[in-house]
Amino acid sequence: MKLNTRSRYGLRTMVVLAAEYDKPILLKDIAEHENLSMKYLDNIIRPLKVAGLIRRRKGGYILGRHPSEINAYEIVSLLEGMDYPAPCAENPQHCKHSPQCSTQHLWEKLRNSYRKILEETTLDSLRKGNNNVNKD
Amino acid sequence: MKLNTRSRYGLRTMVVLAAEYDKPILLKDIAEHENLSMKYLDNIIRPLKVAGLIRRRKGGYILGRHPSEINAYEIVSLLEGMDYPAPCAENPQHCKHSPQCSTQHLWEKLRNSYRKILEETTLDSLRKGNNNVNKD
DNA sequence: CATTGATTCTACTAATTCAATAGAATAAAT
DNA sequence: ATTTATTCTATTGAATTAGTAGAATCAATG
Repeated sequence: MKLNTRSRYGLRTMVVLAAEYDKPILLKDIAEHENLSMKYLDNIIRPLKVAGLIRRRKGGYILGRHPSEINAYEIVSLLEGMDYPAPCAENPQHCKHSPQCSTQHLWEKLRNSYRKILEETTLDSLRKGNNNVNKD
Repeated sequence: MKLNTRSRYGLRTMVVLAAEYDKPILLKDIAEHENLSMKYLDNIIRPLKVAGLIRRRKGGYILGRHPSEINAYEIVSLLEGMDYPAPCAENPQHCKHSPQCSTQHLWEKLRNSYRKILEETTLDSLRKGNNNVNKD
């Protein structure tokens, strides 16, 4: 059930932007803050930009919406390859075993809870739960 | 959040064994039933055997315990490489970013719910939820 | 406007993980 | 004793993920 590093960095990046909502932040500064190369950060944030979750302003970036209006699921689902436990949970037709195999219901349950938790988590709540976002 | 195919086949295999508890079933038959090679099945079930979840009898295999006493988490955790959303959720020391980064709590929540759902799911409940395990 | 520094884009490459098989050795049942 | 299924150690092949290269573009500032 591991999430890929893109999701993890992507989420953290969004929290950085949420920390100072409306103040444009340079990618360069985020890269430095998160210890990753500009190149890598670039390809992490591109989907976020295309989806409008972030946008450019004054040479830097700001969130596309208020931190309380952006949830973790939006971010993770853009960055994660497959966000279903099994191919047949995404597309039931895919299941070669049977019209409704014994485990399919379980995959749906896992998927729903995963999605619900991420949806309930806003950037705002992440930021507040954090005890050192303002360290610098 | 995709589970690997080993987990998925492993779980299905266990359901097959649960379907006729106490009646030894040949690996060969399971392999055929699930459409996988003996070789591959072999390396899927080995950890299950080592852990005592299944055992040999009369040339075939039976469950090590009653189907109501074996849950999906036991199986999946043996077959899945990493069952935490992020390395730092498994080992907080691993986190280079900060003693307690903003997302760590979220990983824990995901992990707990994932684990809880799997633990609550017994082979028995999987078998009952299934509407065609007795098709052959 | 020219220069500078940051960002964007299209490709690639490297690394890791995952899926599946090979083949010889062993065991179990007739 | 032979046959058939299983076990083991080790590989190979495939796919996915992580991360980089380098040229093109943009946007601010002097």
